[in-house]
Amino acid sequence: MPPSTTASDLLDGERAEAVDAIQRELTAFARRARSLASQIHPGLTLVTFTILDHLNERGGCRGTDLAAHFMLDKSTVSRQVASLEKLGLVERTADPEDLRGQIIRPSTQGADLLRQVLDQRHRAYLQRLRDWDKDDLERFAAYLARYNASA
Amino acid sequence: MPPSTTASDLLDGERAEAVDAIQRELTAFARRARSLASQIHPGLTLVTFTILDHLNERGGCRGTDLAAHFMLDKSTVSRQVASLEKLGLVERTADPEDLRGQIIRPSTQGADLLRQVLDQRHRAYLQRLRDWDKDDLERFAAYLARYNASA
DNA sequence: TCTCCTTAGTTGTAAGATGCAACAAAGGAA
DNA sequence: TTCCTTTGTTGCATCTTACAACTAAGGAGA
Repeated sequence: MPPSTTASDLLDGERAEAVDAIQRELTAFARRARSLASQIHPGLTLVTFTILDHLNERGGCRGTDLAAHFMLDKSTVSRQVASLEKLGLVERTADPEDLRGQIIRPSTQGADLLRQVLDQRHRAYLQRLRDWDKDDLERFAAYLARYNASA
Repeated sequence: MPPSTTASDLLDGERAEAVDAIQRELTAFARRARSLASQIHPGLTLVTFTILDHLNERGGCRGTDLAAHFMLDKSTVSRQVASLEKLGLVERTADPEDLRGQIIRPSTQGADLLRQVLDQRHRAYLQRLRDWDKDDLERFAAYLARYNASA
């Protein structure tokens, strides 16, 4: 009975072992990222930080857009945005093109805080990767990009 | 003013670009993993699945051990384990060496369910990586292991 | 042995996140 | 104008979690 894939796919133990190792390492990474997610910044939860980051990247958007992007109920977004507004981290302005909606943007303070958190995170990456030489960094980045593209 | 690190650390734009790319791709991976975490299995949340997996790997342990490992309050663990028990996925037996404690283990049904979920996840990895050749898989695994070791 | 402290686990209570349903306000089409 | 859709808020219920108080059991020392 001929295999439906090449012999090297099914029979190469080293290949299967490498896939296992990748799965194991990515699982460990995801687990660590999850456990660190709660310590982003005092006053910011994972959700509010992620919303603030998305608002910053998009240059402001409406609550409905946030709900769609994060697959959250609009009521949840409404309350989280209200919380961010209460903290002075976002500002709302009526959408001039549709008075039902509101454009939500990071405030100056919110943008500053976000920049601070992102800088801190970036410095952590630079620190972790400080011993890697350029070629390894580029190859690792290329592998990650290839992996993400297939997922 | 001489730099405190080598010139290639600070001045190599390609190197900085590669670190940025790694950070970007790992962030994207963590975000996707987080959003997929809620759809593990009907009836299993991320927390209960993770507990079941840990019980399986450890071959059973006490609630206090779970609380310490996941940095959760013992009351939270108590309720989650009660929930798993109600679903018939774990069993509790008194610890013969310390009658205060209980050894929690996956039930036959719990072990089957866990195996099913892990198999499904493993097949997904095999599928995603089916076009990679052996050398790339091994190098990627090595890079991930090196990265995780430094984090 | 008795007393006191520690440890394992459960339960009461409160806070926060979330989804669904109901609602108001505004847009848009017939 | 009338009816349906879209955007957002609020009431309500549920789930997760932490803290505190409690029970039961182990262990050390007088």
